[in-house]
Amino acid sequence: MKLSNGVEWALHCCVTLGQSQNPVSAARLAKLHGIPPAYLAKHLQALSQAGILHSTPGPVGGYALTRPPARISALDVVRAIDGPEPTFRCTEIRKRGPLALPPEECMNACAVSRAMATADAAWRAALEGVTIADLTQDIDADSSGTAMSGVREWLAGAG
Amino acid sequence: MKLSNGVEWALHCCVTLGQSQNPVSAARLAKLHGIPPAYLAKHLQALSQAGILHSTPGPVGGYALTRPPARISALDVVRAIDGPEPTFRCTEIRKRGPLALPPEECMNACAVSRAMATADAAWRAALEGVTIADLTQDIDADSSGTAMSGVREWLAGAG
DNA sequence: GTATCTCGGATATCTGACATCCACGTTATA
DNA sequence: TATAACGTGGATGTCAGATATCCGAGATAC
Ligand code: SF4
Ligand code: SF4
Repeated sequence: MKLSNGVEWALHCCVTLGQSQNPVSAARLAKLHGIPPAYLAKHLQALSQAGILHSTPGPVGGYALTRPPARISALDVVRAIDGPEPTFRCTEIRKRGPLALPPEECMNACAVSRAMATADAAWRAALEGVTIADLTQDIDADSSGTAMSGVREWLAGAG
Repeated sequence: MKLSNGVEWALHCCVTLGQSQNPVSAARLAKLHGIPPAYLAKHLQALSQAGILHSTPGPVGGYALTRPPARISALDVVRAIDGPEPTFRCTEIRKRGPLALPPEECMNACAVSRAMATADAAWRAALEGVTIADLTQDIDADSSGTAMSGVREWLAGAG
């Protein structure tokens, strides 16, 4: 029951990309965050396939957001990195053992699955209500308005 | 981001134990559900240490609930089996890289951690609102009132 | 046209979950 | 008291998935 730590990197990369008008390469994003470049590339590919990022090859290529940050929710990023599978997957043990139910009584999800699905929906709803723009604003406020300007400055410089 | 499947077994065992006045041994619980006995014993021990089950050694021993089913929430079981750790754990990458923040700005949790913690709280709240008694009632209703009577009959018999 | 920079998928390693077993202490029964 | 049944805790093996890395295909600037 642990979330892939790649989610944290992906969220930070989305916030960073929201501050840049030009594409940023995976290598520079990795250097900015101090994380292994080869592994970050893997996650950026997942974001690209999910339609959150747009990749441009070539010497001045890199990644850029496809939508404004206010249109990207944290749930989009989590789903792209961690996969769309629900946290709880029923093993159907009600069909096993001496009291196995007949298949005609297993058509719909059982009570346990329903309860877990409800909790999962609540989790996703909370994540869907937070956008990259919200995170950007909060991070900037936490740093008294210096974080994002620092990022923009670093992106403009050589790195 | 996947929940241990032992949670499913533990929930079913709690529902089953709610139907019995006498302790039930781990071997019989495993046979009833058709799952590996040696592994189920491990999870039952976790439930026992969490204070959800009370174990009685000896020839007629076994496990029994310490509280009425209405007083045991699904969250209690999940926490006992899967651990109390939150789903998201910050790697503190804001302290790494060329734009590392000074430690005095990292005293409180960042925006990303707060958003994840909020979603996690929503998930736990949904799970806390469901009790073993609720699950028992729903499962019985799904089977048109035959499931729990079948369980009681099987527990009374030889197995 | 070519050199270079980038993404993309394929590959290797490593952790933690899954599953099992056994020796031990405890308890009810004969 | 002797015995059988049961939970407890640790040690062990196995395996899927996360972690981490590499090199080739393709596009762009010069
Ligand atoms: S009760 Fe639900 S979770 Fe349990 S085995 Fe049946 S379908 Fe799966
Ligand atoms: S912004 Fe939050 S999640 Fe990201 S590195 Fe900082 S403390 Fe961790």
